[in-house]
Amino acid sequence: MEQKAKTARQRAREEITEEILAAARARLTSHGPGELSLRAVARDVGMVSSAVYRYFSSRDDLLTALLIEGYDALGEAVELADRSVEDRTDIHQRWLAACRAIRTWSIEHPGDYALLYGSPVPGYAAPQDTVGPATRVVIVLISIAGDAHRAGAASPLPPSAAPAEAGSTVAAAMEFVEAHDDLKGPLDPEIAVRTLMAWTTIFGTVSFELFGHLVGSVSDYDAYFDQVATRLGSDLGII
Amino acid sequence: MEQKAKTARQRAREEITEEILAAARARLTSHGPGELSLRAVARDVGMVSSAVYRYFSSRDDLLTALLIEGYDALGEAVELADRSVEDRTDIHQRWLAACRAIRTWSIEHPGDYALLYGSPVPGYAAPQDTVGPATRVVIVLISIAGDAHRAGAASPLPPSAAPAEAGSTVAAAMEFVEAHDDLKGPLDPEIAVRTLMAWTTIFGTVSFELFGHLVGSVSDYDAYFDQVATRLGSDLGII
DNA sequence: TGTACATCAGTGAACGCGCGTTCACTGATGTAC
DNA sequence: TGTACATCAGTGAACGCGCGTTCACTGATGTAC
Repeated sequence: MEQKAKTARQRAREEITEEILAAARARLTSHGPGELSLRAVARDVGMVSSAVYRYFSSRDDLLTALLIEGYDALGEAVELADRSVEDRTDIHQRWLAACRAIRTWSIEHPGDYALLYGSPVPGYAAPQDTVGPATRVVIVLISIAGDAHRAGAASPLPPSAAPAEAGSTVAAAMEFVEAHDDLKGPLDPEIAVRTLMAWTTIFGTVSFELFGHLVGSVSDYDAYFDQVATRLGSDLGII
Repeated sequence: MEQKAKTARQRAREEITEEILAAARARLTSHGPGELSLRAVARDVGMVSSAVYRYFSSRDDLLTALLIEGYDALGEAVELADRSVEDRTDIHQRWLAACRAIRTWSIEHPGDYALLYGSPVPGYAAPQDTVGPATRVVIVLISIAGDAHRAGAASPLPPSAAPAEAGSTVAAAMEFVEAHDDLKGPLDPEIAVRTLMAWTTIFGTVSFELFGHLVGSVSDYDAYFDQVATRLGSDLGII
């Protein structure tokens, strides 16, 4: 049941939906998620606030769309950065490119970043639709680590004082990997823990940088981030 | 110029200031920083909103007081956890105790945590008074690492593929350590980078747990956190 | 190709709400003599 | 110890603001015959 030609109305609807989302994202970048209101977005787009309800049934609907767009944009940037490394066996470059892409996108979109990875918006619970896009970034990291280890990289060893077996705590992650077609699982439990840790550290570093917690500690953010990324790859045993 | 006896007014003022802060913190815990308003706090405390202005000259003043109280409470919890390990040479226990204290306090005070480490409150910039209390946690981590290395722990080596010399990127942190009397510096640059990384990872892990990013990846949060903390200590070369 | 009706986008006014802050006031507490 | 005045805490009304959402409406676009 495909439609042959779009009517003017349909085309206009799509364009204006995009315009609203673009205005919302611009506002996100310039003012942050706390000041993102449906009325402000309507004003920016040049329509009356009630007109937005023709396109999004509520403010939460608009938020959900932004969340999905944001996760997708970040995910795509990171996937692209990984894919741009021509020599697929050059794990070092792939890892560094992916890590840097996370930080670069985040710094360029601080408002989106705060929406995605900052404190949850009060009174709003992200629906299920957002989890797919949200996993794109970590999937890139997992697949780089997986490629490295399939190519013969040594698995990291748990520290001698390790408290429990790693497998059970990250069971959910390992099941996810096995269920995911693109990732040719299974995942070694220690690699799973280390990849989650690396993922967490990267976003922790970006959050600390953007939210001002590194002021007075770090003198050169670019170089510091590269050092962090390199050490994470090294701890993972892949570079 | 010490006052001999407090007048009833003075005593009342101190008590009511405490009551207001307590109400604000309770609201922070039950509703989060986004819904913390001066009027709501006044309501909780049983006074009219304008009366709060006798105690705090603006909403931002109240926020600042909460920020300082929060950093101090967290810092004290972590210091206490470290100090409670009787055998000061048992670096493993001290490290684990400090890391766990960060997570425990944060989980018990999710609203305070979001205020301290979540996205910045729109339109509010934390004043200089907050930076002292804010450093208490990382000072504990640095001093544990320092004690370990002074006792002979091997310094971590930078990965062979390390991009730049660590020293210059974390120069600010190293100056801070040298200027701080309790920390018997100087700090090895590689240890400085690794300690900052560990600090970042701990808070990154707590943020991801509290903000829901580990759903679907981690099955046992307590055990996972301990695994992370152990690996961080191991990467630092101290356990 | 032309007409009659249905669908849809956008308007403008209104709703009730909570917010931070100001201000003139009342009544209690503190201080100087 | 008692009185007169100054200081301070808390009240209640008001300000202007922006918010999300609803609703009856106008006028343009689309569809069926």
